[in-house]
Amino acid sequence: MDNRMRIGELARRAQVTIRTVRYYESIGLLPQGMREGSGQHYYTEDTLVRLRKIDQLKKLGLSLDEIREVVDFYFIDPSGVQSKQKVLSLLRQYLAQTDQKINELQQFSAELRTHIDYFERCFT
Amino acid sequence: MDNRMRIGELARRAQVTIRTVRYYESIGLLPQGMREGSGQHYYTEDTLVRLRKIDQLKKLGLSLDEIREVVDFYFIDPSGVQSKQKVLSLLRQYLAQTDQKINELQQFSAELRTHIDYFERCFT
DNA sequence: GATGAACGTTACGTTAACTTCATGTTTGTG
DNA sequence: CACAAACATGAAGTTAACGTAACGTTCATC
Repeated sequence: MDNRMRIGELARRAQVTIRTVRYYESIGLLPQGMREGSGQHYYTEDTLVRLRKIDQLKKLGLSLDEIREVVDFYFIDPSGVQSKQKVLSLLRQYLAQTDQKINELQQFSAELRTHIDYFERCFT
Repeated sequence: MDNRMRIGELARRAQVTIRTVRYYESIGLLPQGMREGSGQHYYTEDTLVRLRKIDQLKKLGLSLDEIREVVDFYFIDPSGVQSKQKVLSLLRQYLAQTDQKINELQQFSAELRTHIDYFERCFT
């Protein structure tokens, strides 16, 4: 596989802008691409996977700060972590929040259905 | 019931700041409280209910613009609306978006559970 | 070896949803 | 009536998450 990907290809394949990639690098959410002499950065498939994951989490409504807290769990090896209890409690916290939000959204969905029914009934 | 509520009480009972109430009034999301002579605004329970609904929808991730589009449906009579087809398609669009988001969140929830399982298994 | 597309860096601009500040008016309680 | 708490209004500041502009460098291909 070709592991010499520049920022343009990385951005295009992840469906984000170049500016976004650089912004994520600047805040440490994405690792800097290796610079090979000339000044240009080169990226790997791993970075692409991570970038896509970040984008996915963002669409769920997580802020970049929140994403920073959880995205590593997709890529790190748990056996190397010292404070597993802390990580676990963080994960459980996010799980509770997520499930709570699912419930609220389901209620909103039901309300929308009610409104739709009301309006549909007006056509009879 | 006492229907002479001023902005402080309204804000406090809806768990938002006074500034937020005024901001919502300024962008037309909340009706202006009636001014009784002196310049101060007085609000009703209806406004409080509306304000709470706005806050609830905001927590679901809707923007104030989006809230403006749907919040009226909680309080108006459908039979009085002229462009019912338009409203219906709008509501169906929000329903689809919401259900989509529920699905994605459920997937995220499952992923979180997987990670938690991983970490828990490390303690054995 | 020229030349256009892609890249790098710095800095200012933008939008949403407010907050903070400044300053003046109204209310209500002792 | 004094006086603090609550209210009104306007303008400027804030944060997140980038977008846009300006300007110089590098890559690749003809």
